[in-house]
Amino acid sequence: MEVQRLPRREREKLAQREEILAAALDLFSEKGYPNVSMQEISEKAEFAIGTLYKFFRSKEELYRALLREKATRFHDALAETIAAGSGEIEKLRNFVRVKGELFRAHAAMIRIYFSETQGARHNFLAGFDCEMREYREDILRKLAAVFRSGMDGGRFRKGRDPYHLAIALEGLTNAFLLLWLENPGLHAGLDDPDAVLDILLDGLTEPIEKPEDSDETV
Amino acid sequence: MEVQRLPRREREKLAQREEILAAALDLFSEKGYPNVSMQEISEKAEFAIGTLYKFFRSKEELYRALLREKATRFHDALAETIAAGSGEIEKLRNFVRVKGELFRAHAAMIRIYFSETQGARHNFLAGFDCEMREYREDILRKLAAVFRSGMDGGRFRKGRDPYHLAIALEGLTNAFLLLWLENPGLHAGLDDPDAVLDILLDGLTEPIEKPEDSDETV
Amino acid sequence: MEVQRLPRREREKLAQREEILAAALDLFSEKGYPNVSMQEISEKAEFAIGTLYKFFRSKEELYRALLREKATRFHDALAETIAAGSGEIEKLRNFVRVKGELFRAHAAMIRIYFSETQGARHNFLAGFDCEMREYREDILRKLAAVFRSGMDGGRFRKGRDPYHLAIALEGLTNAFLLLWLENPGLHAGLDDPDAVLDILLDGLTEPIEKPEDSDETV
Amino acid sequence: MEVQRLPRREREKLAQREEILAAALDLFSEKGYPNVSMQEISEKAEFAIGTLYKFFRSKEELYRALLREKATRFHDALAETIAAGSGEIEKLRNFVRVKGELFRAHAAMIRIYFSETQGARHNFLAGFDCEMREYREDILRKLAAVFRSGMDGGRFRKGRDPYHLAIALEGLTNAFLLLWLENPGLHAGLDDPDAVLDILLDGLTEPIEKPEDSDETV
DNA sequence: CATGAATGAGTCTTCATTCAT
DNA sequence: GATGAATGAAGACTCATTCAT
Repeated sequence: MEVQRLPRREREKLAQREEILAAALDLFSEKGYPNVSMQEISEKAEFAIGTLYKFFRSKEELYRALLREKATRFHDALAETIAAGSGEIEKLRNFVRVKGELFRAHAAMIRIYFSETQGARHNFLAGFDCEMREYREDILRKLAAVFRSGMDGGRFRKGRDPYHLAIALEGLTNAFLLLWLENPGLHAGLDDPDAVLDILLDGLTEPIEKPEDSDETV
Repeated sequence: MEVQRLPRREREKLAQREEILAAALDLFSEKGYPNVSMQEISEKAEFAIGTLYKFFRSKEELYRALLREKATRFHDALAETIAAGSGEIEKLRNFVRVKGELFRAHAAMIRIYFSETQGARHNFLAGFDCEMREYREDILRKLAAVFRSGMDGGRFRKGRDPYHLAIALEGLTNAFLLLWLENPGLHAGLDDPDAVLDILLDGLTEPIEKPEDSDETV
Repeated sequence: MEVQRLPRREREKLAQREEILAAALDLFSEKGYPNVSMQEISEKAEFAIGTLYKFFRSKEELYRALLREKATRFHDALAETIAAGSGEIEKLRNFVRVKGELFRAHAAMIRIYFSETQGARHNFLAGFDCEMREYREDILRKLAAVFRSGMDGGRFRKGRDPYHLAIALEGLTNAFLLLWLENPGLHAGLDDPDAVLDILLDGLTEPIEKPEDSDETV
Repeated sequence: MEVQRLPRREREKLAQREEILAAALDLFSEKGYPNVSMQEISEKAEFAIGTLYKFFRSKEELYRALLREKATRFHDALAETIAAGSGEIEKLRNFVRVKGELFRAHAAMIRIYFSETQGARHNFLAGFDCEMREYREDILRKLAAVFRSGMDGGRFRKGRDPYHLAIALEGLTNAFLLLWLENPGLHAGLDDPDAVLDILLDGLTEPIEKPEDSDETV
């Protein structure tokens, strides 16, 4: 009995923490960090303000925790995806598909993520910011390795810097997914992962296989 | 005399307005909108707070004005660039080059622009946001037209949706330029406009002309 | 068994109460009443917060209890000391010595005592304050009685109000002891109880006996 | 005209500052620093909260300013008094009288002063505290010098450490004045400055001159 | 009975905005 | 017309106290 009791407490704690984070995510995503008050979060999460401070030392820490946890999860999912696929093309296709799924499933979070990483350095993420940038660069390195491996194996045309190709893929997918984020529902065609990737692969692979692909695009 | 006096007044007014906007741009870009007080802006611009309110009804409107004017200027510059070039390739090359120059020359503004347009819808840009989105889509449409024209003329391989290619180019350039924004100085290779564009053109144009290009890229 | 059990319980209760008070004393003395939280006290005393409230209805009452008990103890010790000595001089010498010992042994408490009784009436001691003042006046009256008896017996010179002399002795001893409280260790000469008292006795007793006394002073 | 205008502004500023300090003094003295809110001060002073912060960066700084200014004024007044008198006895009599007048005229301030200097070190006066202690020691040194001079000139009996006598006088006067502070009106006899001093002088000066003095006492 | 998680009133402080000069 | 002093609403955070377990 005593053995179970502690875990239950722990489990409840964790559940509460998650509820607070969920409420905060919604609000931050919708209104932006500075426009959300602890009051609001406490009301949405249905906890007293003091309770919020039991879990997070400050509003900022709450925000950081939100970002950090999600970022870690995203990064791990993407890294695993890249590692799992067999063959460069499959790795890349899986990457684009999973990244799209993550965007869709966590639109609120992605919105925050972008407002923190794109452009505005301020956002007070000094230092912690580094962590997220590190994640990003890790993914870029992993993608670059895939491109390089494809080139070394003769499956991708040579001539482009693999790291640049990784950046290109990153930008490409972001562009399409942000568009979808703005108008979910519309641009149905955009979220065909293969079509997005093929724009890049067109220049990397033999033109012979193109005709077949072109049927599925658009 | 009276005829001339008013125009001078007007000119002075406009100059003051510009000074205020310039001071605000620096501060917003460096510290982020919520972390900048009207007090600060007034001090940097060397005007009394009350004077700021003569020009802008609120802090928010000042911010909006800042964004609007720059966005308009950027959009016009890009639209003209696309229109001016002769031939699709040249149009695209010019576009990428000018966009890069704009980023470099207006890094402060671009930082704000991205934090407002990427992801976080909040940033209280309701409605006004539309204007910027309109600009963006206008550019996308113009780029799409270029791609379409290239396909129609047989200069670009068919098979991809021209609008998708426009989005791809947008994302590609943003990715490289944001990287440069984060580490100005580094990634010297990145800011070779042609190299960036070629990643996309690789898949669109005949492989025959590639070998020549590939020499210049990294 | 039941007969013994309750007393033991009682004894335990009392011991707990003392532990709480001891922890509170340390903290209040070190950081001041408003800067100590019930949380801290509960941690230092190793009891749950709720338990603290079993013994004391509020933080304030805990504080009052602390003061009251110590004040009672101090008052009783001093009153007994005055009563015990034989002869006015001995009574006064003993009083000064014991007061000094109490200061040294309960520096923490004395600090609180002074911050409550000197000057700042606020300290929310309305009404309760009276009790401490009563103690103080009781000592003053007892000291005054000693001075009066000395005068009546011709052992002290007449001409001063005995109650005023009591106040003077109170002030004198406080001044020296506070000084010691601020720099324990320093002012070693100060804590010679007889020297302190003699400053007052100089004017009360025959100059004939002075020469002998003056040898021991300083 | 312009010459006068700025001074008026300055004068108004200073007057406001004084009003704020006066309101704060009353409240702090009555309720104690932690029990007074900026809200209260702003209401009592009839200024908006924000205005208070124009003058003082924080509640603490407001408090410090209050203490510092008064303490400086008190110290200077006492130091001058000691310096001004001719002859040791006159210097001491003047000192006791002026100290009494200061107590009476600034009872509120004195209450705060004592709660900050007596016993409780906490009161967050770290470092600044030093300033007040320095003032106190300066007065003690000056008084000690008077006693020493009296001894050297043969006007005071030798045998006591002059510095100890200074401490004794300090304690003596504080004791009487604190008593008066508690019961203003009562103890009318107490505030006869000469009577207080004579308790000490009794032991220092020739008994011959006592009989005359003793008439005025009590 | 002891516990300590939960509560939320109340605190200090900031800053957009106004308006008398 | 320009100024900047004054305003006070609103926000982050603390902590004494309660009460379900």
